[in-house]
Amino acid sequence: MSHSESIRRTRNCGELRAGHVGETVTLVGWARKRRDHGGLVFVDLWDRHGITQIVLNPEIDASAHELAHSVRAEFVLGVKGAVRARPEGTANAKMSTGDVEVYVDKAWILNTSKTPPFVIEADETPNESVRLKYRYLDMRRGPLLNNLILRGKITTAVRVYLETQGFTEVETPMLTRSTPEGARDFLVPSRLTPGAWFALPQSPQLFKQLLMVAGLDRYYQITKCFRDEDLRADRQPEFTQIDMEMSFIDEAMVREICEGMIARIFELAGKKIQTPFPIMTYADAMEKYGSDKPDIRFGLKISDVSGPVDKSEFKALKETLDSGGTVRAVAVTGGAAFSRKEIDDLIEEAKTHGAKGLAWIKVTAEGYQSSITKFFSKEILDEISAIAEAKVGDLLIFVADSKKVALDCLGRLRLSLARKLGMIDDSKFAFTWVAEFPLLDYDAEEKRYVAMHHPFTAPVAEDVPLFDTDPLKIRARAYDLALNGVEIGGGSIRIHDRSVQNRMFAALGMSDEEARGKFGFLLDALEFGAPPHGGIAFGLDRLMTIISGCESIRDVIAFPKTQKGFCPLTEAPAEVDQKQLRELGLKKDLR
RNA sequence: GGGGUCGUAGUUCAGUUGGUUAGAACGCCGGCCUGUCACGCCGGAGGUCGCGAGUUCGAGUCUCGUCGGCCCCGCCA
Repeated sequence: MSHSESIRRTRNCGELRAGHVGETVTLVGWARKRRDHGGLVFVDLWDRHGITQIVLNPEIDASAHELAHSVRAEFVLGVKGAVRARPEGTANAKMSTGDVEVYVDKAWILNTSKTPPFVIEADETPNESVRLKYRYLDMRRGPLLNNLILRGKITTAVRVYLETQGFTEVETPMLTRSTPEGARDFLVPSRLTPGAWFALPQSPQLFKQLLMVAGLDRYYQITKCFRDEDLRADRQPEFTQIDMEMSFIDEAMVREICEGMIARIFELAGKKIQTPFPIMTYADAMEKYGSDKPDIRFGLKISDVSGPVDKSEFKALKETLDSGGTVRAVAVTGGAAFSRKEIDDLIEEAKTHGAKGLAWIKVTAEGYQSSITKFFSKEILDEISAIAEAKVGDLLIFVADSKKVALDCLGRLRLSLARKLGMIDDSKFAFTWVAEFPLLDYDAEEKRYVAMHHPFTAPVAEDVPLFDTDPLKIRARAYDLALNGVEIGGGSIRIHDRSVQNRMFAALGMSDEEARGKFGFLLDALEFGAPPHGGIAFGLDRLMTIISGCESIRDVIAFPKTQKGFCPLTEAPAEVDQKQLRELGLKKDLR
């Protein structure tokens, strides 16, 4: 039969079971493994649903058997035949279709294939640049395709959930204005306005607020965002957000809606999670975990031991305290067993995180052991142990520095120690809301305040007077959702009051004129009856990475880029014709 | 911009102190094979050791530079 004839499959390659025995089926798929016995030929036929063994027997159909000899890896086949139970003792328990096989009486080669650059069904994972160049073959290996299929199911479920919650999906422009704050923009030159540029959106932030002013009430969008910054294992230059904005809501309502959505997402992935999620303040997160996205799957919490240390004779640490610093400690579970080298490595690691050094004391059944115990009385050591909740067998580690450095350093050490000590349960999904972020941060380089979230984030009402006295103390009505130490979402209640907005711009050192020049359209809108509103955005790629148990965000994105922002498949970015540049009024000037 | 690590056959990797003709497994090609499913057996092809300099009688191996993959810092919500 000619292969131009259309073949209609009656079953897929993953569904045949013992109950189908006797049925005549037509299957299509890719030839995986061929086991050619000269006479009998077995072929594993693959499609995204599974693998079914087909048997080509010369006694059944000579021409199909003949054709089987020319089949090679990844040929596209169509076969028709009877489902049969495998002979006694030849069933394959490792395959879901392993009880049956299809005895082929007609076979078609729908397409041939070159030998793939890597073996599709192999356990070995090829180098990532090879995988990216032949992304479609990498997908055909299976796991990646499954991640994408799950991702598709999840976005569909998110849409269904949000629609039932009264949300409407609205698309916002991809070609928009460059925003002054935040990440570096990707720019797109305008042909019709030579010399002017669009920017790709870092997020739909301003548009979704305008939709609230419009009275849409509840908006969402599953959309691409673009940030021209360096890549990481969890960062791509273009990524997808589940973006939401709601009118007439507060933090608790946002959390409730989001928790329902996240629970639905995890349910789809076959994982049960507990809601509501715990909430901690930013201040607590920083104090106890040294991070605004704490991993709470394990302990190793940070303690403030400045008090007892101040009563000791340890000059080096005391000097830090006298100059306004702090001493923070972590009791490393089982760390008393660390070798000298392991401790030295830990000290080196602390230094790479900005600490000047790392003091340590082993807590053993025989007492405290360290070269620095002589500076401390037993009472003080007991007091430190009590504060840090150290038990026998632990290693107490100390960082004396500014609060910022000490907490950051110990926060990073607790992560690497937990990994090293096997304290992280990979099957756990530990969510936590982090609330009450500071409204402002101080940019030492530019010598001015900058918005920690963005300039439209509302301050906590009772903190508003602090604009005049201590702006850094103002708490924002901002919240993040952290999962296993990864920030998967963040948002805030927005300012809808023009006078508060003015104080915010003033604090940022932005004149009315400047603000008007940059965000005039939003400020205008806020004056036409903007409802109280707020929102949040979730990083879909990061969420998918964790749900799928992947190491890298690239494993849940169909066509990702390398760390240099290059796509080995399309070889983008690439040069363009002179003509294209001329039309845009651009001239190349590389130095 | 900086630090780390890797780059050897189509793929995954090994390659000793710098020393003869650079190996293995899988894959590929040819042959044989009727119950395999990591099929088996016989035979074969396949290498710019990322690239460029340097040191050396001699470099896959040492040095420097450079390009690329990955991880991290800076950057980035």
